[in-house]
Amino acid sequence: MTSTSLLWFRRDLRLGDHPALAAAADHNHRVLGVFVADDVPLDASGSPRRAVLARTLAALAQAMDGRLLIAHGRPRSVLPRLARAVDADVVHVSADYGPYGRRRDEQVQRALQDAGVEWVATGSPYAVAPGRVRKSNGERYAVFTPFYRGWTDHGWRKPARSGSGVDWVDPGEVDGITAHDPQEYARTVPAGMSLPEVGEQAALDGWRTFRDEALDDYDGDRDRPDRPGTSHMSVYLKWGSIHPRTLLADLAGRRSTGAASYRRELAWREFYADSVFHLPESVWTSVDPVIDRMAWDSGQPAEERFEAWRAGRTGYPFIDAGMRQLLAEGWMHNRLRMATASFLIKDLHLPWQRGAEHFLEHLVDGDYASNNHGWQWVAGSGAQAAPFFRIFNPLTQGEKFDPSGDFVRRYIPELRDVPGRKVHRPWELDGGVPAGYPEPIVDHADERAEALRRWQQRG
DNA sequence: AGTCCGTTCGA
DNA sequence: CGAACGGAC
Repeated sequence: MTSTSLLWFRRDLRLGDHPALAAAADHNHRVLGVFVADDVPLDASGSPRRAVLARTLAALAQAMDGRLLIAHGRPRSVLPRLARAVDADVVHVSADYGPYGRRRDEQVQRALQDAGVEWVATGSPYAVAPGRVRKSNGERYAVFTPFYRGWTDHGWRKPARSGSGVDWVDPGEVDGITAHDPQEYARTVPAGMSLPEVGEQAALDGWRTFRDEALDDYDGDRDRPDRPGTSHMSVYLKWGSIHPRTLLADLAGRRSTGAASYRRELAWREFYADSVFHLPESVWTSVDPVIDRMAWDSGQPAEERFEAWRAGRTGYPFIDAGMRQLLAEGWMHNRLRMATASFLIKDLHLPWQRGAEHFLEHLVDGDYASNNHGWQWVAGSGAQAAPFFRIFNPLTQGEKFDPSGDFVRRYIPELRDVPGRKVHRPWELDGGVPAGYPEPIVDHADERAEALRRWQQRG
């Protein structure tokens, strides 16, 4: 009997002649796909992001009846050789533009055509391919608003008919797939985690629900993590389950402010991808190096604060709820992404890359361009970022955007019995901070002043 | 896509 | 005396 395999490799392995391929054949394993992970940290286990990617790709591989080679983030010159090694005649490559080379799609396509291999690309699709929107003199747009104008003027094709590509299958049907990576990373999900459904149908269902029930209120509700005000399309856009042109076409006939705001958010995603296309190094290095001249914390106490931040144990309920949402769902509301990022950078004085790395590790929608440039926006090191001195107050943010405290109580069981907005200030409760929940690890007013001091004294 | 502080304005 | 506003960081 033939069983199926989804093989996982580290990027430093030579795949073409890897013994796992031969072993799979020896054991009558049909190779569904080969996934080469190098756009996520490799040492973390139980990453929900990789789990969602794995399910998405497994569903795709299943739909392609095993004729599929999935090589994500791999140097493209080896793809034809890989395709022959696993007897695949269709190759799936991610179409996003990471730091591994611009214009690679064209090179890949040519190489695969030469090898007689059919090529399909899904993953991180854009209405306008990164690099295409240019000023009249051919230079890139470095500022969002002019980019937005140029992007709109550029225009884009109509979306492909839904279902015209790959028919996605229920991920439940591919449960028999086993991972051969010794660490089984990406296949293991922490118990109790709830991950989004994968595939095109789930994306379309989610979109229609958002469009019909929340889009008109998007302007007002998008900043409210206690309400279902956002689309949750990021994971489907990231992994190519839905195309932004599908969403844009649906928005085109709508005049509401919500529709306009949402279109603008899609444009931000394309702007950041365009930025990475032109400046691949900006994924991990500050666009404006002024931030690098500041003093940042390191050493044991700093590592302990970093760990408290990651675990959602800073003592600031709004921050902790966001960080725990990330751990529980592999997703965090955008308002919390900004607030928790500000806290790491400006209250804990740690470099933005530390936080970006943690987010990429856990976010099911984790994307180099959007995530890392989002971090640079908060840090004040982006091309068009918020100024460094724009510092979020973790308490004010909570009381303003989660006024009833419902969001905090949803993610912090220690505070579940504290009613109303008082939940944002557990240290002021009669009887003190509830058992099991930490005191604030830093004083925000002190650390805000400290951050501004370091900003003033930068070299 | 922020916060803080000092000042002014109106109840 | 609190809301509103402007400038500074």
